[in-house]
Amino acid sequence: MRQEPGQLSHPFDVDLGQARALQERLAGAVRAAGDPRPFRTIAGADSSCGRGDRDVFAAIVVFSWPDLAPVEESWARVPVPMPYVPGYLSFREGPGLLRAWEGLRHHPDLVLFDGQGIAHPRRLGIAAHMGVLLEVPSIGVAKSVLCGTHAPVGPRRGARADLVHRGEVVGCVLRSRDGVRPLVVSPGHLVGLEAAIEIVLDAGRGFRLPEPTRAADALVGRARREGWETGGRMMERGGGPG
DNA sequence: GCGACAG
DNA sequence: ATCTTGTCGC
Repeated sequence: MRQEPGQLSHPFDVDLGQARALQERLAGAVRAAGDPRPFRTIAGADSSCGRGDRDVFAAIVVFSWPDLAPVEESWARVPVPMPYVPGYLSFREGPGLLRAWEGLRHHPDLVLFDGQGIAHPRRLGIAAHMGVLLEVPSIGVAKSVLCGTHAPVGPRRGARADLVHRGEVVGCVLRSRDGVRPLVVSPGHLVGLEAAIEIVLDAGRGFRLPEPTRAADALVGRARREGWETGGRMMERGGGPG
């Protein structure tokens, strides 16, 4: 986590003790309530890094809403800040995501992050952290639980169970498609749990993960495999011939 | 002290 | 997350 010469200083460049203190402080700024709808664009954000890799790749893909047509995508390649430590994911993935965010021509109205929102030991998972930092409504969409417990979830799409941690409902475990393993959805910044759940379900197109998340995952994977440098592009305008 | 533990 | 072949199912 030591800052390298020439590397831009950012609020993630701290040791674990400072990181924890920062989380406890920033958690107080999170507003896990409200409904951003109606909004015009929604984005998926993800990052990728192989074991032993020197760089971590991040990507953000913006879609129009509610038609989910791709609008713009941005990716970044930055040095790995620190190893993965449960509870401190944003300090590993944040720098790259911040860089990708800065590369966007137009910032989205809402972002889906791959990880927890407030369903975190200190209520500051990556979605909540980035939401506050970027001042954008955000939702955490994780593939597994970090903390908290829940009742069994029904087998059909839409079935859900509250995720409870230390007596607080911090999110929910949501079956996004029939039969698939449930997603863990929790509010990030400026979005309440109910709105978060409805948005995640509406952002799906037949797969377990929401489309923006799948697109970001696909992009970051390609960027890493092909060794792309930081960049971005606008997508084709809708309409086409006719 | 022991087990759990987003990506 | 990543490493990995085949394989079961729609």
